[in-house]
Amino acid sequence: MNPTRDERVRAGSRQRREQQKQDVRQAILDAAAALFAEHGYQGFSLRQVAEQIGYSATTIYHHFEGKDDLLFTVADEGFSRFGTQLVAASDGASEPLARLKAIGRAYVEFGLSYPTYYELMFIERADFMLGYRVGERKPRLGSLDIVAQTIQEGMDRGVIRPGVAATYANALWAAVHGVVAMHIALPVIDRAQAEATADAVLELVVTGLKG
Amino acid sequence: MNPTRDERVRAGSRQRREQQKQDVRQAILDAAAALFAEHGYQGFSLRQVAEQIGYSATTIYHHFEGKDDLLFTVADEGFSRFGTQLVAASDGASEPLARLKAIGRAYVEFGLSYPTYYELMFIERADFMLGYRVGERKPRLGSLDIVAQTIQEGMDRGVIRPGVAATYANALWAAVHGVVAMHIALPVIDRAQAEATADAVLELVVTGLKG
DNA sequence: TAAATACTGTAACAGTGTTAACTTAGTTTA
DNA sequence: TAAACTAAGTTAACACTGTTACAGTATTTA
Repeated sequence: MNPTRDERVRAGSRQRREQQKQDVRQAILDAAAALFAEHGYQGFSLRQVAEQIGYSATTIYHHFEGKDDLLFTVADEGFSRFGTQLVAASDGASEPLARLKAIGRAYVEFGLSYPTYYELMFIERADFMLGYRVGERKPRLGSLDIVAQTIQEGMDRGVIRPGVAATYANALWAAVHGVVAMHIALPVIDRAQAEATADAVLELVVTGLKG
Repeated sequence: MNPTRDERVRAGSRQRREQQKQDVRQAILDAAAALFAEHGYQGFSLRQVAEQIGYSATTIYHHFEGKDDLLFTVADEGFSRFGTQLVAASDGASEPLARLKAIGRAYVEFGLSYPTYYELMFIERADFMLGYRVGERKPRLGSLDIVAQTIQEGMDRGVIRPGVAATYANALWAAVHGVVAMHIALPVIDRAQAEATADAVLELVVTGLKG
């Protein structure tokens, strides 16, 4: 049975309304990302977001469960970009040690380029890495598994000293995270200095991995 | 001229009042440190401190300039303990590479033992490292200079590869900071795992420093 | 004794996240 | 077509936060 004219009108109307809702949701997200980048985690508030887009604060609660949900959605966008950049860097190098260095550099590059995203994703709300709802446990960091895999591969090939691949992966992660975290927390450590530190720590760790 | 009886009484009274004032100040500090350790940076509030010691919130402002001043004073106590532990570890080893490892271990040990202090001093309010008043610049981390000095010493002796000592020092700092920061931000990474990661990253960096 | 000083409390302001209750518009159903 | 329902928005309010202005009270000083 073909749809009647009434049905078509109603379908179109419903679709239009749904679109409007998505538009508002997207406006909230855009404003949130912009304001977050401007004011950082501490200075971010829902009322500012509402004001920015010309709605009352409570409207946000019709599109998100609350502040955490909104922030998590913003962070998820960051995790997506993050993963893309890391995978691209990984694909650019085939030899294990070179690949580890490339991933490490991409990691730091992301942190220095999007410091507020990094602050949200890995410092203030590192719990978001494990997902929003407490039981979720859907890992948002599959990109970091590449590190452990690459290290294991290097061990199998004999170019990386024997050991626990996961522990070495955590060590590498901690090293690059430390560089970015210090740069974000201490304005004294500017980008050039952070990059020099990153190069040094990557060189040292990778050299150490050789044995 | 000997003090009259009146003068002696007044002097005693003044001293007693001064003592009482210091007592209140100390009570504020103790309560602040305890509540901070319990609730962390985000959940810490002046009104809780006031309630804890049975004073109104405004009283705190007669003993400290505000929340920042109070937090900084708490942090300063942390910096003091931190410096003591690091110096002790440094004195326990004479050979440069062994000393670097000992300092690194002591650094992580401090972070894992006093996570809320660490959170305040190096994560949430890393600006306190440079002092409270903006122009101050009195470095609160002379203990970290030991690292650069030790590395320079190792280079002079030829047991550490040539390079910029300060950059290598920052790299080592970033590595241990990263371990502690991840442990504090991610409850998933428990103490044992953090210690294993710290051992690994120190081993790798120190091996890398050999050349 | 009178004036000055120091410490404390109450009340208030501006801001936060969040919830309840209400309006208004559009959709669905009887 | 009329009634019921749903969705998105509003305003008002609650319980917090850091901070400041002002008043009171006790003690010290002149």
